[in-house]
Amino acid sequence: MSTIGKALALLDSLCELDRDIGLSDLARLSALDKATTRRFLVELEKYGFVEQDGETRKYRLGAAPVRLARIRQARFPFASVAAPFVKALADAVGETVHLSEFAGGRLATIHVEDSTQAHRVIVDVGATLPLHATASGLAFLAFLPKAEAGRALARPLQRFSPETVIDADAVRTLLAETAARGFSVNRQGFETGVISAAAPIVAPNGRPVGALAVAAPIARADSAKILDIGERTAAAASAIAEKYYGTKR
Amino acid sequence: MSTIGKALALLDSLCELDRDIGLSDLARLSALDKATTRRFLVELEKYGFVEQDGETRKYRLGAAPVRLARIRQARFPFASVAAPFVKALADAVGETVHLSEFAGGRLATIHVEDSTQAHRVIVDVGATLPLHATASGLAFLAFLPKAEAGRALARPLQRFSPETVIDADAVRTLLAETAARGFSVNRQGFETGVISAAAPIVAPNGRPVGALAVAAPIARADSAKILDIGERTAAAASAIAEKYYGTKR
DNA sequence: AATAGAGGTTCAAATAATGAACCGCAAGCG
DNA sequence: CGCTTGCGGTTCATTATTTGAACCTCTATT
Repeated sequence: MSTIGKALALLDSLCELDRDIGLSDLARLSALDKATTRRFLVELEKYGFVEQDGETRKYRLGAAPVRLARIRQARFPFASVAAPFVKALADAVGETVHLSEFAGGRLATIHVEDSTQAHRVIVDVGATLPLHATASGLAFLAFLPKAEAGRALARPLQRFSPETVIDADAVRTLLAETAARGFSVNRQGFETGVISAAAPIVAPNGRPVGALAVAAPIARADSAKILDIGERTAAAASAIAEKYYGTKR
Repeated sequence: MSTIGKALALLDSLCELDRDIGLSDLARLSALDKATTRRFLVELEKYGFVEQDGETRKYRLGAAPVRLARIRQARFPFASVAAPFVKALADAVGETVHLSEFAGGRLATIHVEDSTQAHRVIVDVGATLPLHATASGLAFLAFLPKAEAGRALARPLQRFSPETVIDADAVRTLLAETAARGFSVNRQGFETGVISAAAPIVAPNGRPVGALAVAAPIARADSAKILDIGERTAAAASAIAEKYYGTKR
């Protein structure tokens, strides 16, 4: 593995924490030598990707990504173009809606509109969505070329709840249904008690770039309800693609 | 220079462009071998920091920083905490106001509130502000320990306009004035026709972490006006620090 | 006073980065 | 058309960087 890959993997480890971390702990966590970890951190800090607390000497994610993100979003305002649609969908269905984008081999949440109801599903911005175990992931995979989707199902699939579908062929069946229907449904496969429906955001070249999903407490969404939500989600997803890519396509 | 540093520098080069760029061009621009450039790009792409256009084969900044930025901002909501103060200041003075943060050895704009007037100064989000030639940079330097400020003035200072102060000692005089007054003023030093006033955002440990600045067309801001703006900017900057760091300090 | 573990550093050994030369392809041109 | 130019991308012997066990120093705990 290249040095760059190792350094970026280290940065990823750092992101998964929601608190600062010491050198030794981080070295253990990322399975790198302490000296190597330190060299990487120093280098990453020079560029602002990592920040060291002056007092505790612990490390955390730096501010540089904020700058890069602004530059990226000035050119590709995916989240800001989508935001009003996400909000409208959240208002319409009364449940938590989240938008994810595929980048760096992972589908990650980039925008969340919380349900206004007291009993609601909480989704963290920045969280990674497993492709086989979330409605967003299924929606994304279902619209990817078969070969590429297969690659995501090649490794053993991780279980997240008792209901997680971890058999690759069973997932393929779900993908076929999703492709036919235009949206995916995931019943408690990621978190017990949560049901989701999601639809992909598809670029003009036919590739999905992300997904729009609604997550509801299972008590509030029977089969008919979730199908209705799915339809609305699919409509909102294509509205986002239309707006973002211009009316063409 | 380490491989990581080279790769991140390459990423920086990529950021400075506002359009996609081909492999050969980018290699020339970043003074790396073509093969090396490609290896770096492939590695960066794996992690989503770089994106290659499937049709043109050109490269651009990827979406991964957006995810990292969200994670960072969930923990340190500097921009979102500051936003209302920036807006209030913009409304009060009727000019463009921008907020910058220091990270990775550069002061970069992270939020802008445009003036509502037709004739206004445009500031790009994500842009890097030279420390010696902008009001923001002077405000930042003035509140940094002398030794560190000195380091920023050690190299030859770049000229951006006929009025740019490029003599280190002259800059030091400006810094002393700024420290005494609590805000900096920059008269056309960065862009001809633009006058700015800025104040640092200072952390509880005494270190400046960024700056708040107002930029106005010089025709609209005489000496008295700019001093008034400076006072308001300094007040807003300390209000931001107070809010962001809690009432302590 | 002794111990454990933290952050950080060193230098010979091991490994990964490097870049000149190469390929195949497409566009521009006489 | 055939030739040239420059593109994106690849190869592999050479070279320079990365690596990590052992080390140091400092602080907190016992």
